[in-house]
Amino acid sequence: MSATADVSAAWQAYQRMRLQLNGRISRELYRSTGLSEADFDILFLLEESPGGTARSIALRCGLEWEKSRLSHQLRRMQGRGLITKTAGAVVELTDKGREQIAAARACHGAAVRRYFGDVLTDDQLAALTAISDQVVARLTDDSARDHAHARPRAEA
Amino acid sequence: MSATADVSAAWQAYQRMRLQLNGRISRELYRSTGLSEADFDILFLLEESPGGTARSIALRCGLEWEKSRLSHQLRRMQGRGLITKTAGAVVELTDKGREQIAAARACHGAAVRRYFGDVLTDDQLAALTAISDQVVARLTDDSARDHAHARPRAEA
DNA sequence: TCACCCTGGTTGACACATCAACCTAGTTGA
DNA sequence: TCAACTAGGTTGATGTGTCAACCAGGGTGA
Repeated sequence: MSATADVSAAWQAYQRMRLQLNGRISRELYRSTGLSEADFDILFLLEESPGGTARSIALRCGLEWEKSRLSHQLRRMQGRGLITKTAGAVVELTDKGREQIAAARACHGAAVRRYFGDVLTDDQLAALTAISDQVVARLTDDSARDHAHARPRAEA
Repeated sequence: MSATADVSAAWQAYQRMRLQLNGRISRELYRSTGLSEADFDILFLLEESPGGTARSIALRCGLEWEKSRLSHQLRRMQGRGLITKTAGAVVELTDKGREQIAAARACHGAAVRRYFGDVLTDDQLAALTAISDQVVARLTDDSARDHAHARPRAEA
């Protein structure tokens, strides 16, 4: 049986896709709009929030980022005039930020469609969704187990 | 028709998997062995080369890295005693590097199996391989087209 | 011969990500 | 009441990745 070979081949193929697909999309995004993926993610969430404002903690939950990562990122984005920080750890989109995220949405969506959506059949899209959900579920399970291990009093 | 919704759902699910799976594996690798993914990739290739040596350009072709990225990475790894640089842009594995890659292979392989190989069926592995190959092929096609565009004399 | 260009490599500046240390406010519980 | 803990946030150090500029050597053609 070549079960190991299948896993290895799938892993290698997946790694290639992961590296190249993401590299391409983020490069196109950056060259078209000057925004990094991190910038895009933040602005995207902010634009969908009512009033273009959100608390830091809401962004962190939405993105599942390290807290220091968010802090550094927001500082840099404030320096570039994309957002402002108001009292109480509330972040607000600026007019400049609004402009840029609008352009970036179009660029990003087009790239995803071109290199991903248009290339795969409906069955493949469904299969990839299932694969991703299963893998994420496994990761989540293992995290829960580790967590329970580290804090045994939760089960006491 | 919900074609757009399918693409979007698949893309989001894939992004979740990509971020979480890679984060987990690289974190486990780092905590068990002190090696980053970049370290691992370099050492892996070097160990498979005859004599544990390879030219810089061979590593770059194998990894498809930016040339400056490789240069920085090799400088850091040399500083940590994992490799040495000899005359003529040839890189050589040190004893310390050999030890570490051996341990890292086991750790990395186990993580890939646990979070990826064991979670998916043979059909899913095959499907993911096909999906990845198709996406990579599209990226390659578009690169070739861009390249041809930028250098029209190649077709003259 | 010599100017030109291309390739492989290095370097510096900067953006990005993580870790650890720290600060501040609430909460909890003796 | 007050000490301890926790959570949200900031900061600094360090490793990582990209871009642009630069350098060296090897063709190539006028």
